[in-house]
Amino acid sequence: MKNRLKELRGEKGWSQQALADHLDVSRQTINALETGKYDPSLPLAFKIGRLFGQPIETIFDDGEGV
Amino acid sequence: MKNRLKELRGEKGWSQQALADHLDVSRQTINALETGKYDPSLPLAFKIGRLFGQPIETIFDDGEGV
DNA sequence: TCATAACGTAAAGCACACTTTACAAGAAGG
DNA sequence: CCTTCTTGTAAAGTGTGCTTTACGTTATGA
Repeated sequence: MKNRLKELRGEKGWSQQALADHLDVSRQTINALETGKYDPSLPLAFKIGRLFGQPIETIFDDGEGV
Repeated sequence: MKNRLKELRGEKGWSQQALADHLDVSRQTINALETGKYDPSLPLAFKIGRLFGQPIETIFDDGEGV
């Protein structure tokens, strides 16, 4: 699943650690999400959507775009 | 995390097994989601949103409604 | 040159997401 | 009564999501 985390983080001028702090997760989790190692849990996806003020669907893309 | 799965399934007149078939998961997974045993993965949440034609946020509610 | 910040990555460990098989019980109809 | 459908639940097994600790690299600046 692709995502725009790195891009959105860049717009805020935040480091991975800063974003991790805002989301209450570890820096390694942010890095793993940005580098596509795995997808976030649904609760974490909700937090991310709220933090950036966007629907989950505009941040994450699972490719089934028919 | 609360969800409206049972309600939406009811509108379609589907059994848990029928919904499971539409989503390519086991009936037990549907039952676990409806009875709140755990939350779906993000990819499954995307599938559910597409199946019912709604954003993930209108089907699932993680309570941080501030 | 030395220190610090930022990023990528790895390993070990715990909890969760999902599977298959299986059993019990209520509803509905023959 | 008997069967069938539907739902709830359990146990064991596999893979994922996230953690902590830790190391190597690159860039920056005093």
